[in-house]
Amino acid sequence: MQKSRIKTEQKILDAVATLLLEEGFPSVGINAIARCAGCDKVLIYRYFDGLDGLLKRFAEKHDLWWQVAEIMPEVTIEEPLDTLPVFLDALLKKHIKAVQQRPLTQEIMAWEMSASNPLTLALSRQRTEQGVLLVKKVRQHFNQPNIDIGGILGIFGAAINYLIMRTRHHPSEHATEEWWRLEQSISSLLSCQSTS
Amino acid sequence: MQKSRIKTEQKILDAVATLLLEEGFPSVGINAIARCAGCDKVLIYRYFDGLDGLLKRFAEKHDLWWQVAEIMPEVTIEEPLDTLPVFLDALLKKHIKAVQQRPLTQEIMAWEMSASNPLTLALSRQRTEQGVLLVKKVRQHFNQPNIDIGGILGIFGAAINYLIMRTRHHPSEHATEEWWRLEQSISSLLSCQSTS
DNA sequence: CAAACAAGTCACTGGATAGCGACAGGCTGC
DNA sequence: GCAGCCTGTCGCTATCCAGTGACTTGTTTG
Repeated sequence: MQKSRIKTEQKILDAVATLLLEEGFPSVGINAIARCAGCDKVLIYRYFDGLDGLLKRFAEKHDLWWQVAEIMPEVTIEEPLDTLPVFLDALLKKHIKAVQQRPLTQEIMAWEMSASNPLTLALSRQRTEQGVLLVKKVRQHFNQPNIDIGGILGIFGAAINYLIMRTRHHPSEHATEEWWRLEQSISSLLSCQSTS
Repeated sequence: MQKSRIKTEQKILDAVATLLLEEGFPSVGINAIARCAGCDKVLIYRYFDGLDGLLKRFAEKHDLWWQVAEIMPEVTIEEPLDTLPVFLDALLKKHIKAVQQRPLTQEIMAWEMSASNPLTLALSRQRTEQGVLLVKKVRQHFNQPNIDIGGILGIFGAAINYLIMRTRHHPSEHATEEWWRLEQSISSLLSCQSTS
């Protein structure tokens, strides 16, 4: 029988992740978390001041969204720069991978569709912050003020997020084929954005 | 005190819509529906064979998705045909309006992100059916087999659905401005799809 | 009118939830 | 050693939920 607040807190935080991934956000409640963590629920109130506080702490411990460096291709002085469409295309493919690699984020995005809580707010904040940073970075390399880079990335990002979320619960047999088609369409739509 | 099965069934069906719109799908349960309809919940079991049957009947009574005719521009023999990008642009703007006019559909799409039930399945089916029909119709007017019309409409449709759903719970002050920006970006991205 | 059926009400079970108070164990400093 | 604090457990309340059976009221039909 351990008596360590730190370990117990960790078990509770881990339980939140486990429940989100295995049962989905509707199952994330005080009782289920305590049961999954193997401790008494009163500790959640004592250590985290309830579910909202727990979710806040949980959000701080996870990188729910990509950082710019994660999806931004290297830009060296020697190498010739890609064209803007090719560059954005690469960004979006990194975005797909980044979101696909974060099942927790997918679940929280789904939660976001039906409620607002410290977790969804944290994700929303991180996403817009990194989005703004990303656009700024891209603009440093491409001087094309007539193209709404933020708008373009926003649209494709939204489409990608939607499709990723929806395929979780409504899987298709042709999944890989459809992702390939998605990437093709993105490339095709982007391909003529250079000349503005 | 009325004793009319038809009226009671209608009150129950109306209660589902009311609850979906005012409380969101997490509140849609047997007890809440009965309370909202002002009748006993046992009638839901008797008349609809439970919640699933009720949702199925509910889905049949509502046009959850647009029909092709609703968003397809008129094509007359005399008028010169638009270019494909202009045509798709018009389609997508109709799509935005059609979804914005269906708050019920928005709520069910949000539900779709976290669960699967007769309502979400009905919506999903209608959407893909009409999508296939739409693409077929468009192809009747534009002979451009190199362009993946379904893929393009799918991407922008996904983005639109996502943004509509998200702005319900995370409203922005610059909403109208952002919708204008979205439509601009769509037009810009489409504008060069004619020459393939 | 009376029997039969449909419509609707009530009360209950069993299980889940959030939240709180009282208590027992171990650890630490005095 | 002892007092006090912290960790953790237990039990309780009150509420909500889905689902069922027994009951009453109303309508309709013979």
